[in-house]
Amino acid sequence: MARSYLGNHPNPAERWEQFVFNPPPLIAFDTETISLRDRTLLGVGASIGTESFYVTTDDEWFHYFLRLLQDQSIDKIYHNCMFDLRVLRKYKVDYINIEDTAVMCHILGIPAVLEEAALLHTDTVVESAKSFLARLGCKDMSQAPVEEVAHKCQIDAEATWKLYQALKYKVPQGYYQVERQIIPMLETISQKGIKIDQQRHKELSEWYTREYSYYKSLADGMGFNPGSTQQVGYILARRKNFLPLTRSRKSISTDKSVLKKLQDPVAQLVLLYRQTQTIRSNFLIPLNGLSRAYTTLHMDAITGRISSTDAGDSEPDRNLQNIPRKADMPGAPPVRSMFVPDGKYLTKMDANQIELRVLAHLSNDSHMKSVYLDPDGDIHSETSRGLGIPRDAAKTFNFAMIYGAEVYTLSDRTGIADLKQVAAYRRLWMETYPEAARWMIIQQEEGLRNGYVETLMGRKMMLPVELGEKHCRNCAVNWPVQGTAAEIFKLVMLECRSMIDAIRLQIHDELLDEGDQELPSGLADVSSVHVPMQVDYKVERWY
DNA sequence: AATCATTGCCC
DNA sequence: GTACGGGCAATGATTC
Repeated sequence: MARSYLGNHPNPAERWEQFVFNPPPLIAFDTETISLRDRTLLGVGASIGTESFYVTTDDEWFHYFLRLLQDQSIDKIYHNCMFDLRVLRKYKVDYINIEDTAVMCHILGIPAVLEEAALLHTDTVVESAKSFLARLGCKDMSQAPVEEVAHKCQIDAEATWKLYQALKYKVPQGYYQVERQIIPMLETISQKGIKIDQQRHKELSEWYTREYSYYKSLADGMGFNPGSTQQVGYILARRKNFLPLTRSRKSISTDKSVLKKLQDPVAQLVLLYRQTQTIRSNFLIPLNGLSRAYTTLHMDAITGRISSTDAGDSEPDRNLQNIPRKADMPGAPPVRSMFVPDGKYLTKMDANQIELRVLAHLSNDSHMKSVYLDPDGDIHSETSRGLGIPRDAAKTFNFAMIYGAEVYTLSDRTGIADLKQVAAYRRLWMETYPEAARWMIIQQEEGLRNGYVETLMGRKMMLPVELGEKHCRNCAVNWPVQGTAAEIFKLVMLECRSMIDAIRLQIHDELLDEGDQELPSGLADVSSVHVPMQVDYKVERWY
C-alpha cells in the first residue's frame, strides 16, 4: 500500500484531497504493470506538470483515482493510450475524452518513444523500463521497490503532460481531432470482437490437420523437417534444383515464388505443408474453442494506417487483419468462413480503389481523374486498354507503380517475362498517366531534399535515410498515397460513428459490420477525394 | 532465453 | 548489378 506525491506543496495530504475531490480538467496518466506480458496493474500515476501523484492498486485511495479515470469531463492524456486503456479495461474507465501524445508524435513525424520525445521536446529525462529494471537489478516491476516505481511512474506522467503542452500547438488540429475521435472507436471494436462459428472451426481444423499430417508424414519418411528452410534448401539442392540465395546471402532461398517454379515434387510437397501449417498455427490453433475472436487495434503505423495485433497479455487476442481472403488449395475450406454475425447477417463495405483515386487526386492526373468521373470508372481496365495487357496484369502494374517497382519486379509480378517488353510497358504507363508520373518524380526529389513527405491532411513522415536512397524514393511516392487513403478512411469511419457497436472488423479500406446496416449517406465525399463505397448486404459469413 | 532470419498472410 | 510500400506473427537457427 503506497501513495506518493511529487511537487512543492508543503502539505501533500492536503494536496491529495484537493486533487481527487476537486480535480483539474486536464490530467496526464500513466499505468505501471508487472511487465508487458503480465499486465497486472501495480499502480497509476497522474500529473499536471508541476505536481505528480502515484497510488498503488491496493491503496485505499486507489478508487479515488479510478473515479478520475472514469470521469468523462476530465480530459485524460496518455502516451500510447491503447496500452493503458487495455490495462484499465476492467475498471470501466472513460475512453472517449482521451488525448494521446504518442499519436501526436506520429502525426508530426517525430520519435514517438516517450524517452526520446520527452528529451527532445520537454526538459524531462525519462528512463526506459528496461534500463530502470537493469539499474535496480530487478526482473520485473513487481520486484522493484515501490518508491522507485512510484517515482518512475510520476516522471512518466509528468513527461506526458509536458509533452502534450509542447505539441498541442504544433500538431495540425483538424487531423489530430480525427485521430483522437478514432481512438474510442478502436477501443470499442477491440472490446467487441467477432463471433466464430465453432462448428465450422472444427471442420476447418479437421481438414487442415488431416492434410498437414499427411504432408508431414511424407517429409518424415524422407528424413527432413519441411518446416526448416535450411533442410528444405539442402534437400532440394541435393536433388539438383537450382536455387537462388536469400537477400542477406546467408542461406538458400526457398520461398513460395522460388518453389513454385520448380518441377521437383518435393518442392510442391513443401509448399503444401507450409500452407496447411501456416493456417493451422496462425488461424486455427489460436482460436480453438473460442466463441469470439478479439484483436487490439493500434494507431502507430508510419503512414497512419490502423494496425491489428495481439496485445501480448493473457487475453486471447490476435491480428485480425491478415486472415486469408481465399483458400488456394483445391477443396480447402476458406478460413474466413468461420467468422459469422451474432445475428443473421453481416454488412460488408469497402472503399472502392481508394489508393488509385488518391493518386489521381494528389497528382491531379487528368487521364486518371477522367476515368473516375464515370461512376463505373475502373482504372485497371483503362490501364489494360492503354497498355494492351490483361486486366489482372494491369492491376498489378498500377499497384506496383505506386510502390515504386522497377522493370524486374514488374516482370516478376505480372508474369510478363520479356524485360524489354515490360520496360516498354512501363514507359507507356508513364505516357498514359503523365501527371501521375511527373508527381512521382517530384515527390521523390522533394522528399529527398526535405527528408520527409506529407499526406493530404498534413501528416509528416520522415524518410528512412538509413535504408538508402532507392528505398526513400519508393516511400516518398507510396507513403502519401497510403497515408492519405488511411485518413480518408478514418473520416469514413467517423461518419459511421452511430453504428459503432455494429462494427466488427476494420481491414484498412474495408469494414465488416453486424446486421443489416443502412450506411450513412455521403460517405463517398467525406474528403476532397471522391471515393464510392461498395457494399454487400445480407452476408451470412465473412467469406 | 533472447535475437536474428526466413517465410507468409493481409491491404 | 538490380528491393515493392505498410502491417503482424510463427518457426527454426544462431547467439548469449
